[in-house]
Amino acid sequence: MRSYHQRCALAKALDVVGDRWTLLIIRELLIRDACRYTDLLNGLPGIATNLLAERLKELEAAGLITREDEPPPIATKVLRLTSRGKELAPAIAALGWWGRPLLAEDVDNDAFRDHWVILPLRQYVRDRSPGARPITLALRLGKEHVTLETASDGSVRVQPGNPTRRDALIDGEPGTILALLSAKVSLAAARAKGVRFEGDPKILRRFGSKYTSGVVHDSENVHGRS
Amino acid sequence: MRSYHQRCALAKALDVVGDRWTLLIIRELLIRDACRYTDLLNGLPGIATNLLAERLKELEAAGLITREDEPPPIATKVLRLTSRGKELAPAIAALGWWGRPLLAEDVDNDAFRDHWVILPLRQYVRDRSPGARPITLALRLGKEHVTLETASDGSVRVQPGNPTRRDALIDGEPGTILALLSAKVSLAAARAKGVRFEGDPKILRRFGSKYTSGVVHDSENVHGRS
DNA sequence: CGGCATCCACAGTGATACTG
DNA sequence: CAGTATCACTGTGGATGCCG
Repeated sequence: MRSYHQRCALAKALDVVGDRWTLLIIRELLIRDACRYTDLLNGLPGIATNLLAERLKELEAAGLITREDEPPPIATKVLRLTSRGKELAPAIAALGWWGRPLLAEDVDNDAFRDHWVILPLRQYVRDRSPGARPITLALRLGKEHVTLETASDGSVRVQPGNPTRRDALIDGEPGTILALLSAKVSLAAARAKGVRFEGDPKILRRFGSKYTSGVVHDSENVHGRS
Repeated sequence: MRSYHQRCALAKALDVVGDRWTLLIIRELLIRDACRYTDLLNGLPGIATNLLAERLKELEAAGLITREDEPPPIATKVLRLTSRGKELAPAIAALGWWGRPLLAEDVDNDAFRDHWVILPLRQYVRDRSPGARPITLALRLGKEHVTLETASDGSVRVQPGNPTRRDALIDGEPGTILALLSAKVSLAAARAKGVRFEGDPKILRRFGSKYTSGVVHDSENVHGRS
């Protein structure tokens, strides 16, 4: 991208990440941490492959990503965000938060990838009993496996992949799982929308949204075991 | 801009504000609140006038800005952010914060407008004695006049324009004033860099950065009256 | 297959000139 | 003052080709 040539922090940031596709590439890398070129192509429906190659070069030159050969088991180069790249997380979170009301538009024509839900999960879901025993939750969204772990400070780690040990399993559509874990919807309602739940439903009481009171679990838990 | 057609809040946000120049236009409107077309042209060095016209149409259609005729004294149409548009402030702040380390680059070739400093002022400067008597500070940056008012909650209102009543006046270069008000630099050091200060230097103790301890005022205040 | 490079039609951009 | 018109140029998206 051409520089704006303005002595302004916002303009300087946009000089680096203001190009088309750039922030979406960062989004993918924030979700996955380690990525192959093809993973990015899959996660960015609509991007032209030459454009992805070009952007990756620019991002590497700007110090936001690294591409490294991995030890023998892995044949391909792996792309990662540098710490400087990861520092974009708050900005991406803020933009995504602003964009939430727009999600209703164009629902049917839009492409969707199950792992995209990891970003809002990280952002909204909190542990409502930080002191209690740590919990590991396995999510299954289509073919995507996601691990959710409570930390001691009330935050919740959300990463792609399957956990070795789990306290419960939720299987269903991304939107419904997000609603369930941010306590916008009861387990009964989620089940009505096709969610499968394995484990003790009480575990769900641990989770709520950072932004709403989220009392649905408690009042409707009686229906949970149906 | 072409839509990304992805069911993702970030992609949806970028569908609206991801175009070149768009976020910088929002920046200008966040700083000034009410703007004429020409004010924007002046505040966005490098933009082509047809591009600005086109972006403004898009932003109006997206519900981020309004353009209205004003009552008789004002002959021209005035552009304002809608509440939805103002909600971009946190995202712009986050991006600007990320971009700060890049400000060192290209210092001499970059265009600069004095009022741009209002955004970082709003973001970093805080009132360290929220309980104390409210303070109004007048800033003069080149030809730009800025008013700074402490609120009761420790925040500081920063707006363009000259206050009717003021407790003190600071006149100097934007960067130096920003450093002074975020307590990165003592009054003596600021004066050495050409800052003119009228009023009781003790007032400066009220101000510090949200992100650093900022103890410069206290330890060096003895030199302030030189 | 993963990771690009090349080519091309076209949409977006920037500089300037012009208009009500 | 607030744009529109024009036009050369650059960036983008899609297809396809190449190479280990």
